[in-house]
Amino acid sequence: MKSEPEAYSIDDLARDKTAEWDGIRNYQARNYMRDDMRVGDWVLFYHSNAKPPGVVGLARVCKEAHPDRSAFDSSSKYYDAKSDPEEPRWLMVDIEFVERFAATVSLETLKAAPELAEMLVVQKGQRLSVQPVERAHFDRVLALAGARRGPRRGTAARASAEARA
DNA sequence: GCCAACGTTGGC
DNA sequence: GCCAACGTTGGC
Repeated sequence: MKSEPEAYSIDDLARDKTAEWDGIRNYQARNYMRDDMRVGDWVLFYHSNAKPPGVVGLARVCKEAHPDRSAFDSSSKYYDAKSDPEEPRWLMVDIEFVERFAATVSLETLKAAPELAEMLVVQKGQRLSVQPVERAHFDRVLALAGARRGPRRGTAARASAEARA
């Protein structure tokens, strides 16, 4: 999952412990949250528009997709007049903080890793703020990060689904 | 700040 | 249903 640190950073999540992932206004990203993200799934937290951009930490899904109320709030920058409260168009998941990496695994580093050549986030034109991550890629990023936590080796690959890229 | 890539909108 | 115009994303 991507976020501009100026808007909401991994440090903000560390402070808040959990966060509602509001403001997603892209159907494909919404569908990933709705259809593929389940409680307990691991999440790579990525800082976009950062110096450098890259994966900065780990989180987990702690609440499955539910209506994004900001779409109904006319004072919110995420307001969407077309989202009917009776049939919410936009959803969000909640995530909980797990770990901030000692150092950012930069986009440059991701691009330089042969094993990550197929990872979505390194593909040209890939702008989705919520995107699925293959288990092998996920594990590789954790290794590059020197992460202390993460899905256990050998457990089901349900692991998630989401990395932010 | 630039701009390529991409999604959405709306006229026709 | 096409497609031009426009807005956003996000690396650089």
